Amino acid sequence: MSKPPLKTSAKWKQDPNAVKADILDVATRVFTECGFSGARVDEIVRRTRTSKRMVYYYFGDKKGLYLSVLEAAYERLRSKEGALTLPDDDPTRALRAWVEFTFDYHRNNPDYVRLIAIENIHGGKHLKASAAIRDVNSTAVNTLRNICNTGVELGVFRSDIDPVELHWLITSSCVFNVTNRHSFKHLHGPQLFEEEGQLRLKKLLVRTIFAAALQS
Amino acid sequence: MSKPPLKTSAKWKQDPNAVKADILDVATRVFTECGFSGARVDEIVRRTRTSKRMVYYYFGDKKGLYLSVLEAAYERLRSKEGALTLPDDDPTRALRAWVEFTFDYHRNNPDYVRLIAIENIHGGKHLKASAAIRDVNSTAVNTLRNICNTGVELGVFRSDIDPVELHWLITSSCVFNVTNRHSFKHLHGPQLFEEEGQLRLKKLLVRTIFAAALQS
Amino acid sequence: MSKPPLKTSAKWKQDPNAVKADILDVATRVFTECGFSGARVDEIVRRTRTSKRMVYYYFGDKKGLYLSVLEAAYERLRSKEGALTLPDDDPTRALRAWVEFTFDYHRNNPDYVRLIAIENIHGGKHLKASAAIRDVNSTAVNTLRNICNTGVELGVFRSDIDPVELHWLITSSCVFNVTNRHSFKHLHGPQLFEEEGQLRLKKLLVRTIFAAALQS
Amino acid sequence: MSKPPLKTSAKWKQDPNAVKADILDVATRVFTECGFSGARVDEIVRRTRTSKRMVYYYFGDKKGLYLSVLEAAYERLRSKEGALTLPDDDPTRALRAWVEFTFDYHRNNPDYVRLIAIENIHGGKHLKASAAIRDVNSTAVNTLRNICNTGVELGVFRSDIDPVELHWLITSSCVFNVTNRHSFKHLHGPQLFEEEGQLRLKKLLVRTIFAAALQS
DNA sequence: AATGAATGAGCATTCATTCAT
DNA sequence: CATGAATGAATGCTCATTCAT
Repeated sequence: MSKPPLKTSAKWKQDPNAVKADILDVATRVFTECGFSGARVDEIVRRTRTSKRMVYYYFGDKKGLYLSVLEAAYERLRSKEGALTLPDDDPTRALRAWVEFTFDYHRNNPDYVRLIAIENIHGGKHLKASAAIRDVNSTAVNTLRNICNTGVELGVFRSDIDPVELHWLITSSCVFNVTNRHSFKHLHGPQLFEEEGQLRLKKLLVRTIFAAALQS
Repeated sequence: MSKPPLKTSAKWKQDPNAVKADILDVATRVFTECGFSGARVDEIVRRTRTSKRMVYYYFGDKKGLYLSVLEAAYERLRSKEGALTLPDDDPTRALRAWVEFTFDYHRNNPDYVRLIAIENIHGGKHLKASAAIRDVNSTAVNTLRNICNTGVELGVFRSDIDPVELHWLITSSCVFNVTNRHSFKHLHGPQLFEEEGQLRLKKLLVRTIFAAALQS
Repeated sequence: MSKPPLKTSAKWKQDPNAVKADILDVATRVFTECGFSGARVDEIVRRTRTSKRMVYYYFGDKKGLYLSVLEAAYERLRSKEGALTLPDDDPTRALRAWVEFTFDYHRNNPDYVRLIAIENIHGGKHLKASAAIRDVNSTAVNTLRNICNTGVELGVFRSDIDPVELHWLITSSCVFNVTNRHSFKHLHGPQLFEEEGQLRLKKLLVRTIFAAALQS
Repeated sequence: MSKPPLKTSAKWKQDPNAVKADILDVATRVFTECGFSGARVDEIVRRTRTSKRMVYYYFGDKKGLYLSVLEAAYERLRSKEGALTLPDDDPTRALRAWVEFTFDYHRNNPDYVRLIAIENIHGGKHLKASAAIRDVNSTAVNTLRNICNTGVELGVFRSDIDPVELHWLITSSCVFNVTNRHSFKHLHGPQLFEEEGQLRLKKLLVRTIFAAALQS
């Protein structure tokens, strides 16, 4: 019930950034576990090394905290996407790499996916409220657009392919693979979500996207 | 000591089924709009022609109500799936019909999709608690299995196709198309979710699934 | 959760007295287990072979039911006391018999004792409300008065003995022996409330009352 | 969107102990007046200088509050018993003093007695749940044991006297004198519970206990 | 920057009781 | 006599938030 005393001076050196990061980290977990309304500010604070006052000091209110959590998650993806280097001259290899990266990123960052799911349940209202997220132009679609352009130019991709639609197709499976894991497992067994199953699904997805994008 | 007599409304002519259906109907909307924790029993009751007491009379508690909502949604899908007749001898046409049905059903019944999304956010714990849902064997996978068997026999489908994986592939796009509508629109514009865009996506999905399942 | 169908015609033959007795019997147990406010009408009905409507039909309301339970308990004691025959000419033997009867009756009818305890917690307001109980003149004190008169006349009892005070002395131990059983056991062990311990306490009480009443 | 600022009363100068004591004090009265289930948290709060929220802040829930009330009552008795000094070398005087103290303490602290009565109606379950009360070793029985030992040694007490049984005998009258006041008055008149009557009962009890414990 | 104490509004739930058939 | 359906007024409890120090 009781927390260990705050060895503030020692551990945190009153470092605002560390405090904020701690709160954000915990809040991300709690929000993804319980949803926005289900998450309790007290619970978040309890798992934190800080006090409730700090949450309100740094993030204003619950909504603000949630928004920051959301923005941080977007930012992490954007940074990862930016760090990815794809071959300029081989659209087929580039597409495969992109699909695999997307699949893996979603799989390895379920928090991100669940946050977006929570956002969508609430009609995306926080999303709209976030200036930071509004200005994120989609690296994903831009990347796909480049790949498609080159692919069509080289004659290896279908000419009617649309990067946004392709993004929709790729992302849907990668997102569903995380969000609906529980219900899918419940109805059709856990095999597909174990290591081997996931590799097969990734392969299936690559093959499918190829079939959709490449000239037959 | 004495209390004022109870107001007799006689609105319902003592029709329990109508009362239950009314509650269930409203609750479905409220839960899908707000999530489980976000939904307020008071709000549900307010939109109902009944009193709060009746909610507890018929459904026990908020969780029980939510469970009934979930079960009813599953049941509606199952009934629609059961009513669908597909050609036995033409797996290609059957597959197209099935994909289109699945796409349309999800699109036209966003409540169902959102309920499953909410369920997944809460780890599917209500799902597991429901005896009714536990016993639902998947019509979808059975249907796909039949189609695949015939398709492979006739030599028009790839022989390595797995019905559960195919179901994963189909469903993921149909579900994502509803659940992530808000965030997708926010980042890539609304066009794909207007009538014309949706038709194109459906076509794209059919074409993609064909590419994945059929012999090339 | 569900009750077996009411085989009314068969089992109860729609016998009002049997229905009332059934309700009273169950209500006695529930009230003594939970107190007045703690007892739930629904719980009483559930344990009954009848419906809720019948409770209100026969007893008016919860208070009325409780009152009837209380009156029935008093009546049972009165009837037992009336059936007791004591020697007219041997006040010492009569007193011993009376103390032992009182001790045993309380011990064997904890429901009665607990109902009085509950009544006292609520300030005895139901007691005052009951015409039936108001008119019960105390058999106990009358009996003791007779015994004392004879005892004093015969010179075996102290002349300053008062029957009401003697009643207070006897009853206090007999009542406490039931009402405070739980807390006493909790602090001093269960031995005194097992068969042998109870016999020793009864003996102790008789000896003590004798010491108080008899000439030394 | 914005909420009105909180009204700052500053009534308590942030003194948690005063707040807790206030709540405990009022709760003791309400519980003894109405029993556990009959007591309303709202009613307790109403008589308090605090808000309902603070009751839950400090005591967790209604049961926790009740437990604290119970523990505080036990503690008060224990402290009074501890403060009592009895002659070491005169067991007769010591016994008289002890009986009179016990009689008076119960009479002057009906809340304590009623709380124990309420506890017993509920089967002593809170009692068992309280670590604090579990560890209270009975001062009463220890005191009586010392008195008895000396008395037997000096040859003024019966050698077969048992301190726990003696405690049972003494306490039963002292407790009954408070708990069953209402029902006793209702049947046998109020005289015994007025000042003079109480003094006579106390005398009677002392005389009776002497008769039970002393050599005849 | 940091913390325990305090708050008001609201939330899920329960209860004795009565109606309609 | 009998029963399931219905009701209004509470009742215990929780939540995000702010104050005092």
